[in-house]
Amino acid sequence: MSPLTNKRVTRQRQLVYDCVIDRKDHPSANEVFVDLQSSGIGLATVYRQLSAMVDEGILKSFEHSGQIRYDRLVTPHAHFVCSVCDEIWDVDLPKNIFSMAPVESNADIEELDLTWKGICKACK
Amino acid sequence: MSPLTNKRVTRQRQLVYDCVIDRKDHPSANEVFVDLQSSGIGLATVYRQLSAMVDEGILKSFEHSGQIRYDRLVTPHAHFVCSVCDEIWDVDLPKNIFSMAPVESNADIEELDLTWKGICKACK
DNA sequence: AACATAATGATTATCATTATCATTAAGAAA
DNA sequence: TTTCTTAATGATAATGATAATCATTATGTT
Repeated sequence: MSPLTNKRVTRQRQLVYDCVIDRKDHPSANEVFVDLQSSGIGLATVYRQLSAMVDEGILKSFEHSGQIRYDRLVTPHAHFVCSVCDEIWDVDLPKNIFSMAPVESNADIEELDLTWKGICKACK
Repeated sequence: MSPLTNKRVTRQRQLVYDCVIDRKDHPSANEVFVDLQSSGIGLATVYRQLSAMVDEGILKSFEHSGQIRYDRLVTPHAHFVCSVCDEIWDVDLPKNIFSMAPVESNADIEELDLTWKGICKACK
Protein backbone atom coordinates (compact mmCIF):
# COMPACT_ATOMS: atom_id res chain seq x y z
CA MET A 1 0.00 0.00 0.00
CA SER A 2 1.23 3.45 -0.85
CA PRO A 3 2.59 5.52 2.04
CA LEU A 4 1.13 8.72 0.55
CA THR A 5 -1.91 8.56 2.72
CA ASN A 6 -2.97 9.13 6.29
CA LYS A 7 -6.06 7.01 6.01
CA ARG A 8 -6.80 4.06 8.26
CA VAL A 9 -5.45 0.86 6.82
CA THR A 10 -8.50 -1.34 6.96
CA ARG A 11 -8.66 -4.89 5.71
CA GLN A 12 -11.07 -3.75 3.00
CA ARG A 13 -8.82 -0.91 1.83
CA GLN A 14 -5.92 -3.31 1.48
CA LEU A 15 -8.06 -5.81 -0.44
CA VAL A 16 -9.31 -3.21 -2.91
CA TYR A 17 -5.86 -1.78 -3.53
CA ASP A 18 -4.23 -5.19 -3.95
CA CYS A 19 -6.96 -6.28 -6.33
CA VAL A 20 -6.41 -3.37 -8.72
CA ILE A 21 -2.63 -3.79 -8.54
CA ASP A 22 -2.77 -7.54 -9.13
CA ARG A 23 -5.28 -7.48 -11.97
CA LYS A 24 -3.01 -5.32 -14.14
CA ASP A 25 -5.99 -4.31 -16.28
CA HIS A 26 -8.61 -1.55 -15.97
CA PRO A 27 -11.40 -2.93 -13.79
CA SER A 28 -14.71 -1.29 -12.95
CA ALA A 29 -15.85 -1.04 -9.34
CA ASN A 30 -18.13 -4.00 -9.87
CA GLU A 31 -15.33 -6.16 -11.27
CA VAL A 32 -13.28 -5.44 -8.16
CA PHE A 33 -16.32 -6.26 -6.04
CA VAL A 34 -16.82 -9.61 -7.80
CA ASP A 35 -13.15 -10.49 -7.28
CA LEU A 36 -13.47 -9.78 -3.57
CA GLN A 37 -16.91 -11.28 -3.06
CA SER A 38 -15.58 -14.14 -0.91
CA SER A 39 -14.06 -11.66 1.54
CA GLY A 40 -17.50 -10.34 2.42
CA ILE A 41 -16.66 -6.75 1.45
CA GLY A 42 -19.60 -4.44 0.73
CA LEU A 43 -20.19 -2.93 -2.70
CA ALA A 44 -20.39 0.57 -1.25
CA THR A 45 -16.99 0.15 0.35
CA VAL A 46 -15.46 -0.83 -2.97
CA TYR A 47 -16.89 2.28 -4.60
CA ARG A 48 -15.80 4.46 -1.67
CA GLN A 49 -12.26 3.15 -1.53
CA LEU A 50 -11.69 3.32 -5.26
CA SER A 51 -12.79 6.92 -5.53
CA ALA A 52 -10.87 7.81 -2.36
CA MET A 53 -7.69 6.34 -3.85
CA VAL A 54 -8.18 8.38 -7.00
CA ASP A 55 -8.51 11.51 -4.84
CA GLU A 56 -5.32 10.54 -2.99
CA GLY A 57 -3.52 10.05 -6.30
CA ILE A 58 -2.58 6.40 -5.79
CA LEU A 59 -4.95 5.27 -8.55
CA LYS A 60 -6.24 6.91 -11.70
CA SER A 61 -9.65 6.63 -13.32
CA PHE A 62 -11.26 7.26 -16.67
CA GLU A 63 -14.65 6.76 -18.31
CA HIS A 64 -15.23 3.87 -20.64
CA SER A 65 -18.58 2.96 -22.21
CA GLY A 66 -20.64 4.45 -19.46
CA GLN A 67 -18.62 3.35 -16.49
CA ILE A 68 -15.62 4.38 -14.46
CA ARG A 69 -12.51 2.25 -14.93
CA TYR A 70 -9.58 2.23 -12.52
CA ASP A 71 -5.93 2.21 -13.46
CA ARG A 72 -2.95 1.34 -11.28
CA LEU A 73 -0.69 3.32 -13.64
CA VAL A 74 -0.73 6.90 -12.35
CA THR A 75 1.96 8.42 -14.57
CA PRO A 76 0.81 10.22 -17.75
CA HIS A 77 -0.06 7.74 -20.46
CA ALA A 78 -2.64 7.05 -23.16
CA HIS A 79 -4.97 4.13 -23.84
CA PHE A 80 -5.65 1.95 -26.81
CA VAL A 81 -9.13 0.40 -27.00
CA CYS A 82 -10.02 -2.42 -29.37
CA SER A 83 -13.32 -1.70 -31.10
CA VAL A 84 -14.02 -5.42 -31.41
CA CYS A 85 -13.14 -7.00 -28.06
CA ASP A 86 -13.33 -3.76 -26.09
CA GLU A 87 -10.09 -4.53 -24.27
CA ILE A 88 -7.96 -1.63 -23.05
CA TRP A 89 -4.18 -1.27 -23.11
CA ASP A 90 -1.91 1.33 -21.55
CA VAL A 91 0.27 2.92 -24.21
CA ASP A 92 2.83 5.72 -24.27
CA LEU A 93 1.83 9.28 -24.99
CA PRO A 94 3.29 10.74 -28.20
CA LYS A 95 6.62 12.44 -27.54
CA ASN A 96 6.23 16.11 -26.58
CA ILE A 97 2.45 15.87 -26.72
CA PHE A 98 2.13 18.60 -24.09
CA SER A 99 3.84 21.05 -26.43
CA MET A 100 1.04 20.43 -28.92
CA ALA A 101 -1.67 21.90 -26.73
CA PRO A 102 -4.16 23.94 -28.74
CA VAL A 103 -3.50 27.69 -28.82
CA GLU A 104 -7.28 28.25 -29.00
CA SER A 105 -7.64 27.19 -25.41
CA ASN A 106 -5.28 29.91 -24.30
CA ALA A 107 -4.84 28.01 -21.07
CA ASP A 108 -2.33 26.06 -19.06
CA ILE A 109 -2.90 22.39 -19.65
CA GLU A 110 -3.14 20.38 -16.44
CA GLU A 111 -3.69 17.00 -18.00
CA LEU A 112 -5.03 15.26 -21.05
CA ASP A 113 -7.05 12.21 -21.96
CA LEU A 114 -5.96 10.39 -25.09
CA THR A 115 -7.57 7.18 -26.29
CA TRP A 116 -6.72 5.50 -29.58
CA LYS A 117 -9.35 3.24 -31.11
CA GLY A 118 -8.85 0.44 -33.60
CA ILE A 119 -8.83 -3.33 -33.98
CA CYS A 120 -6.21 -5.09 -31.89
CA LYS A 121 -3.76 -7.66 -33.22
CA ALA A 122 -5.68 -10.58 -31.75
CA CYS A 123 -8.99 -9.51 -33.29
CA LYS A 124 -7.47 -8.86 -36.71
CA MET B 1 -31.19 18.39 -42.17
CA SER B 2 -28.48 16.28 -43.65
CA PRO B 3 -29.42 14.33 -46.80
CA LEU B 4 -27.24 11.37 -45.71
CA THR B 5 -30.18 9.49 -44.33
CA ASN B 6 -33.19 7.56 -45.50
CA LYS B 7 -35.07 8.01 -42.29
CA ARG B 8 -38.48 9.55 -42.04
CA VAL B 9 -38.32 13.29 -41.53
CA THR B 10 -40.54 13.72 -38.53
CA ARG B 11 -41.23 16.98 -36.77
CA GLN B 12 -39.38 15.63 -33.71
CA ARG B 13 -36.31 14.58 -35.68
CA GLN B 14 -36.09 18.03 -37.23
CA LEU B 15 -36.45 19.68 -33.82
CA VAL B 16 -33.70 17.58 -32.23
CA TYR B 17 -31.31 18.11 -35.10
CA ASP B 18 -31.92 21.85 -35.30
CA CYS B 19 -31.47 22.17 -31.55
CA VAL B 20 -28.00 20.59 -31.57
CA ILE B 21 -26.97 22.63 -34.62
CA ASP B 22 -28.26 25.91 -33.20
CA ARG B 23 -26.84 25.48 -29.71
CA LYS B 24 -23.27 25.29 -31.01
CA ASP B 25 -22.15 23.67 -27.74
CA HIS B 26 -22.11 20.05 -26.53
CA PRO B 27 -25.52 19.36 -25.01
CA SER B 28 -26.66 16.24 -23.20
CA ALA B 29 -29.89 14.52 -24.20
CA ASN B 30 -31.64 16.12 -21.27
CA GLU B 31 -30.46 19.61 -22.24
CA VAL B 32 -31.93 19.10 -25.71
CA PHE B 33 -35.14 17.83 -24.10
CA VAL B 34 -35.41 20.92 -21.89
CA ASP B 35 -34.90 23.20 -24.91
CA LEU B 36 -37.70 21.44 -26.76
CA GLN B 37 -40.07 21.02 -23.83
CA SER B 38 -42.61 23.48 -25.23
CA SER B 39 -42.92 21.38 -28.39
CA GLY B 40 -44.29 18.47 -26.41
CA ILE B 41 -41.55 16.08 -27.57
CA GLY B 42 -40.98 12.98 -25.43
CA LEU B 43 -37.72 12.36 -23.58
CA ALA B 44 -37.36 8.89 -25.11
CA THR B 45 -37.63 10.36 -28.59
CA VAL B 46 -34.82 12.80 -27.85
CA TYR B 47 -32.58 9.93 -26.68
CA ARG B 48 -33.57 7.79 -29.67
CA GLN B 49 -33.00 10.47 -32.28
CA LEU B 50 -29.67 11.60 -30.85
CA SER B 51 -28.21 8.12 -30.79
CA ALA B 52 -29.67 7.36 -34.21
CA MET B 53 -28.00 10.46 -35.64
CA VAL B 54 -24.67 9.37 -34.18
CA ASP B 55 -25.11 5.97 -35.85
CA GLU B 56 -25.89 7.73 -39.13
CA GLY B 57 -22.80 9.88 -38.75
CA ILE B 58 -24.54 13.25 -38.83
CA LEU B 59 -23.69 13.89 -35.17
CA LYS B 60 -20.83 12.79 -32.94
CA SER B 61 -20.87 11.91 -29.26
CA PHE B 62 -18.46 11.57 -26.38
CA GLU B 63 -18.60 10.90 -22.64
CA HIS B 64 -18.25 13.75 -20.21
CA SER B 65 -18.58 13.40 -16.44
CA GLY B 66 -20.90 10.48 -16.56
CA GLN B 67 -23.08 11.50 -19.45
CA ILE B 68 -23.17 11.44 -23.21
CA ARG B 69 -22.63 14.79 -24.91
CA TYR B 70 -23.53 15.47 -28.54
CA ASP B 71 -21.45 17.40 -31.02
CA ARG B 72 -22.56 18.89 -34.34
CA LEU B 73 -18.91 18.88 -35.52
CA VAL B 74 -18.33 15.48 -37.11
CA THR B 75 -14.87 16.03 -38.57
CA PRO B 76 -11.87 14.84 -36.49
CA HIS B 77 -11.12 17.28 -33.70
CA ALA B 78 -10.18 17.43 -30.03
CA HIS B 79 -11.80 19.03 -27.00
CA PHE B 80 -10.62 21.39 -24.32
CA VAL B 81 -12.43 21.20 -20.98
CA CYS B 82 -12.11 23.83 -18.27
CA SER B 83 -11.57 22.20 -14.89
CA VAL B 84 -13.26 25.14 -13.16
CA CYS B 85 -16.40 25.98 -15.18
CA ASP B 86 -16.57 22.57 -16.92
CA GLU B 87 -17.23 24.19 -20.26
CA ILE B 88 -16.15 22.34 -23.41
CA TRP B 89 -14.57 23.77 -26.55
CA ASP B 90 -13.83 22.17 -29.91
CA VAL B 91 -10.15 22.54 -30.74
CA ASP B 92 -7.89 21.33 -33.54
CA LEU B 93 -6.06 18.06 -33.31
CA PRO B 94 -2.26 18.35 -33.25
CA LYS B 95 -0.80 18.24 -36.77
CA ASN B 96 -0.07 14.69 -37.93
CA ILE B 97 -1.44 13.20 -34.74
CA PHE B 98 -2.47 10.02 -36.57
CA SER B 99 1.18 9.34 -37.41
CA MET B 100 1.91 9.26 -33.67
CA ALA B 101 -0.20 6.19 -32.99
CA PRO B 102 1.44 3.87 -30.47
CA VAL B 103 3.44 1.02 -31.97
CA GLU B 104 2.48 -1.10 -28.95
CA SER B 105 -1.06 -1.35 -30.22
CA ASN B 106 0.12 -2.89 -33.47
CA ALA B 107 -3.20 -1.96 -34.95
CA ASP B 108 -4.79 0.30 -37.53
CA ILE B 109 -6.19 3.32 -35.77
CA GLU B 110 -9.79 4.07 -36.69
CA GLU B 111 -10.25 7.11 -34.52
CA LEU B 112 -9.05 8.81 -31.38
CA ASP B 113 -10.42 10.74 -28.46
CA LEU B 114 -8.30 13.62 -27.24
CA THR B 115 -9.36 15.94 -24.44
CA TRP B 116 -7.14 18.64 -22.99
CA LYS B 117 -7.88 19.79 -19.46
CA GLY B 118 -6.95 23.07 -17.83
CA ILE B 119 -8.32 26.39 -16.65
CA CYS B 120 -9.87 28.49 -19.39
CA LYS B 121 -9.05 32.14 -20.02
CA ALA B 122 -12.27 33.36 -18.41
CA CYS B 123 -11.73 31.39 -15.21
CA LYS B 124 -8.11 32.43 -14.87
C1' DA C 1 -57.55 7.37 -49.91
C1' DA C 2 -55.50 3.24 -48.13
C1' DC C 3 -51.72 0.89 -46.43
C1' DA C 4 -47.48 -0.76 -44.26
C1' DT C 5 -44.59 0.22 -40.87
C1' DA C 6 -41.30 3.40 -38.75
C1' DA C 7 -41.51 6.73 -35.13
C1' DT C 8 -43.56 8.48 -31.05
C1' DG C 9 -44.63 9.18 -26.08
C1' DA C 10 -45.72 7.40 -21.66
C1' DT C 11 -43.93 4.47 -18.79
C1' DT C 12 -41.16 0.96 -16.71
C1' DA C 13 -36.79 -1.26 -16.29
C1' DT C 14 -31.89 -1.32 -15.89
C1' DC C 15 -27.40 -0.09 -14.62
C1' DA C 16 -23.83 2.55 -12.35
C1' DT C 17 -23.05 5.31 -8.68
C1' DT C 18 -24.01 8.03 -4.43
C1' DA C 19 -26.27 8.94 0.05
C1' DT C 20 -27.93 7.46 4.54
C1' DC C 21 -27.29 5.66 8.93
C1' DA C 22 -26.75 2.39 12.51
C1' DT C 23 -22.86 -0.59 13.66
C1' DT C 24 -17.97 -1.86 13.76
C1' DA C 25 -13.20 -1.44 14.33
C1' DA C 26 -8.60 1.39 13.71
C1' DG C 27 -5.40 3.55 16.16
C1' DA C 28 -4.41 7.03 19.65
C1' DA C 29 -4.53 8.02 24.52
C1' DA C 30 -4.75 6.63 29.23
C1' DT D 1 -4.30 -3.58 27.82
C1' DT D 2 -8.33 -1.15 28.20
C1' DT D 3 -10.71 2.95 26.89
C1' DC D 4 -12.21 6.18 23.69
C1' DT D 5 -12.85 8.89 19.52
C1' DT D 6 -14.29 8.75 15.18
C1' DA D 7 -13.36 7.09 10.51
C1' DA D 8 -14.81 3.17 7.91
C1' DT D 9 -18.04 -0.30 6.93
C1' DG D 10 -22.18 -2.74 5.09
C1' DA D 11 -26.99 -2.98 4.07
C1' DT D 12 -30.04 -0.59 1.72
C1' DA D 13 -32.51 3.20 -0.35
C1' DA D 14 -32.10 6.98 -3.52
C1' DT D 15 -30.55 9.10 -7.64
C1' DG D 16 -29.56 9.94 -12.43
C1' DA D 17 -28.72 8.59 -17.08
C1' DT D 18 -30.08 5.67 -20.56
C1' DA D 19 -32.52 1.66 -22.71
C1' DA D 20 -36.62 -1.24 -23.41
C1' DT D 21 -41.61 -1.97 -23.98
C1' DC D 22 -45.79 -1.33 -26.30
C1' DA D 23 -50.02 0.65 -27.70
C1' DT D 24 -50.88 4.61 -30.65
C1' DT D 25 -49.78 7.92 -34.31
C1' DA D 26 -48.27 9.66 -38.59
C1' DT D 27 -44.91 9.40 -42.64
C1' DG D 28 -44.21 8.29 -47.21
C1' DT D 29 -45.56 5.01 -50.66
C1' DT D 30 -48.81 2.52 -53.52
